[in-house]
Amino acid sequence: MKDNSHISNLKASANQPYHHGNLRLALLNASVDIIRAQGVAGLSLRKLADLVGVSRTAPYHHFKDKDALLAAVAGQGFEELSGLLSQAVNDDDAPLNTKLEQAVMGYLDFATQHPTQYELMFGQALWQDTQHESFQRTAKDCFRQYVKLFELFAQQGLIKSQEPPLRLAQMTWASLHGLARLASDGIFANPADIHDIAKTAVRHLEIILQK
Amino acid sequence: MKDNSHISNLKASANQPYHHGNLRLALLNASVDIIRAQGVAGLSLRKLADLVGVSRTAPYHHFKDKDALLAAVAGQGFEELSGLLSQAVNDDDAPLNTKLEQAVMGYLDFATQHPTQYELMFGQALWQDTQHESFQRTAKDCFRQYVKLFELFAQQGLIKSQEPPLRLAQMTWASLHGLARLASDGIFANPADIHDIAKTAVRHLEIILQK
DNA sequence: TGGCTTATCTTGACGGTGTCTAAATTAAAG
DNA sequence: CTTTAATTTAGACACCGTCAAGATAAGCCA
Repeated sequence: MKDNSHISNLKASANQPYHHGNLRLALLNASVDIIRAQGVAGLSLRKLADLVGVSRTAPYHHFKDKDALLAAVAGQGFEELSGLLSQAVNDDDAPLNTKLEQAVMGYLDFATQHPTQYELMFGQALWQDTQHESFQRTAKDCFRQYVKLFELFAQQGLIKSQEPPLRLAQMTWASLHGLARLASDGIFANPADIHDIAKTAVRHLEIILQK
Repeated sequence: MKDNSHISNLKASANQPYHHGNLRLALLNASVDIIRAQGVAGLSLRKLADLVGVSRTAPYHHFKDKDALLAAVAGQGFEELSGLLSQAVNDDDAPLNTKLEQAVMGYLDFATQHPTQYELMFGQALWQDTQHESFQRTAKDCFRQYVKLFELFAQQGLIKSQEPPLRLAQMTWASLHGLARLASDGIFANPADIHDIAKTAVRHLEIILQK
């Protein structure tokens, strides 16, 4: 995600064709860039349209609402996060313990590298509103990647705890999410502390699994 | 918090004195009510001023910014939460285990009963900005109430773990916060599940302490 | 090819927002 | 009673999201 070239490029020439070509994607990409750089508050549809080189109301033919655009940005985030998780889970050479640690650390990295997008992804605005059903689906697909890990543990008989794998996944994801938020919201400011807390949390989790 | 009488009362008579009396407090109370009922997005300074029966720009003599007002609302939340926690911690008749459980459940209750305020209290907007130093202080005082619990455990020799009490408090608070957010943001929707997850999390914590 | 339909984009406008400046009003202090 | 400081007000500015009508281009069927 270091490539923000589409921001500056699209504004370049004044005589663009009437039809943009792939306006929806261009809007989405630019929105992701803006939100990561300046937060949700820094995104206005008018500035966005201007940046992409299109009129103020053009975006409304691709996104019903500002909220719909935000949901798309959040969805992009969940897809990226899903990729990170499945990469860790499907790393066939690694033992389960390191799969878990890789998933946890990858998750935390994403949250701390893109804090404003992470806040959007889990904010009330998109979860209370029943409008954004498709976004909620991709979010749940992301969570399923995480659950898969615990099912693998169970299959290999590595869980002695009575709790069903789903419950364990829910519990530990809540912990992970809490740490991610405290870190990305700037409440736990020290990165070394965060790393340390995560490591001991994983260690404690392994104790719980055996108990 | 069932008493929102100040909302409707203050608008009543048209011929109010030029000086309001305690405008700052009235603005704060009304803001808390609005945010709890409609979320941060539902609060506009103009509607707020109208509601309290005062001109559009009057609030600016009591709060530098809209952000400053939001910080005050968040601060009020932390004070209320502090009260809940210290009430649980200082319940002298209760054994430590039930103190912990009371604190955890009180915390979750607050988050689920006032989700929009909870979101404000922990949002990036107020934590990234160095402006709101006093708000961050009251937040940290709140956290200290929670740390106190683990220090009590340590004093009574009930912690066999190597981890220092502060670290344990940080870890478990992260977990608690994560669960609270998933619940209050509407991601974990089922209240029975949440209650259950919290209980098993506390049980697991007690295992960790002994280990 | 020509004409119809549909998708896409634009211009103009409306009501709402945060907040700045300058003036007015009142309470408090000397 | 006079001066001063604290409050409150009115007016204005630049933004914002989004609605309604119209202009433009592309796709499709004849």
